Amino acid sequence: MTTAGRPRLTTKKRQGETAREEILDAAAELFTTRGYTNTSTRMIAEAVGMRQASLYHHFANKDELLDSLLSGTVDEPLAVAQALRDSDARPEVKMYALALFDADQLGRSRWNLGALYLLPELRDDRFETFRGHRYALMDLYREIASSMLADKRLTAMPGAEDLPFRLVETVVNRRADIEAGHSAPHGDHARVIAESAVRVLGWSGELESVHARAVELVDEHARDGRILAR
Amino acid sequence: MTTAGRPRLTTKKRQGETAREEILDAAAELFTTRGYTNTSTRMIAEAVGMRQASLYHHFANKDELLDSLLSGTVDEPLAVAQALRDSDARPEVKMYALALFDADQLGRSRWNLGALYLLPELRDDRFETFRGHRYALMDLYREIASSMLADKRLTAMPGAEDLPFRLVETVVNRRADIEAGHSAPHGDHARVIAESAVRVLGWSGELESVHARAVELVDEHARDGRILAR
DNA sequence: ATTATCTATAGATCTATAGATAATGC
DNA sequence: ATTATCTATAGATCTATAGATAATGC
Repeated sequence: MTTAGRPRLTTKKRQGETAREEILDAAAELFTTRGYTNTSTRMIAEAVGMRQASLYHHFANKDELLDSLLSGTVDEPLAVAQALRDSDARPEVKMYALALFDADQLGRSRWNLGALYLLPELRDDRFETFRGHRYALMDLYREIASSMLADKRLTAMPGAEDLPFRLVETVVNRRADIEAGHSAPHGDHARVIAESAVRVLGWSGELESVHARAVELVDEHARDGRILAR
Repeated sequence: MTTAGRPRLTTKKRQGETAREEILDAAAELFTTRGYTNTSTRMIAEAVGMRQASLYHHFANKDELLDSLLSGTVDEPLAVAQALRDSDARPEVKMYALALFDADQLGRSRWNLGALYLLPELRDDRFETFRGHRYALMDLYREIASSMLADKRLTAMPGAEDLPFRLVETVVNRRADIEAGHSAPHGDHARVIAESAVRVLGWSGELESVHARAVELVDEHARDGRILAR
């Protein structure tokens, strides 16, 4: 059983249900291994098993490819962050849960797309969609961090509200160095990050029960988030 | 008073004592604002006020430009880290001092070159020099972190030795977001990072005296380092 | 009729080299 | 003689569009 349209010359080379997904998968691999500007549309097409011009049936241009990929990495954590903010959990549990979910996701995704977050090219208006979503996520991290710091028993330096988000994004750097063979992987890195995220805000209480409660919350909201995203 | 060689058509546009420095300064600006592959040698030459082909009198190719710039960002912290390791200060002071110096430098350098550390292009052998230096710095962070953790009163999670280096590199991300207008600058961010670097390793003692002692050490060794670098 | 592919190509780059030229330095 | 620039260009790209073709769907 085939589908409409002229058949490809090559047999399928990529995972993905639709042509769009095959293309995104190939582009993600090439962008993360060779760089964005350094990857030509011809290389992407070749990795998919189609002709260069055929890509343009699915994407208006190369930028749209990158914008789709990057937006895809932020949408799920963003949904989870909103759900967590609106939940009635304790602030340190929310913070821990968000960091845990996000760090885990950044560490396990098929390609390390986070390594492209700092590309100067992204400043361009064409990537407005992605930037907007990432900044929304950043603001939610800040909001949850601030709600923790409202508890005056926590003594964090002014400026510390920024750190949890930054700490989570270090998963990307670490992963890049692991892939380059210069850091060792470690079973539960997301947990290290989540613990640090609350510690840098001055939390000095125990972490066992925070962890347990956060895992419950994440399971719950990640499910909702995933339903939203599909 | 002029120098040897045919004169340029344009008058000087760039800061720098030598043509080499002028070129590096222009390249740094363009690489950090437009991206590496997306910046042509023609644009660099234009920003310097010379013809495209003239660049090749000073650099063998475009990669050498990037390698020089990136190596330049690591050499000084590397010298400081070695001096600190070999000093007889207490481990938490060494860690704090290194993070303080490095974070400060990353935050104040003329261009945010650290934003290019994750470029996939850097995996190539051509950038071996830079990669080697950055990994040497990373290993020194780990070594100093481990010497702190040798004190059994500190209770950090396994895997935490990696965090100080990662935390310091977040200065780069933060600075990129500030330049994009989406984070507010903050007077003493390097200090926030240094404090966090020892906190994530489980240090729960006071920080005033650690800070004071670290500042002394940095002043001392940064001076030596700078002499080495020039 | 609609869809997804194909072939062909215009037009715009871009890097690096060859060789000429205009200064200073000896 | 040496140095730092210049002009000119070869050869290799690269993105996006125009228009043809080969399927399915109705």
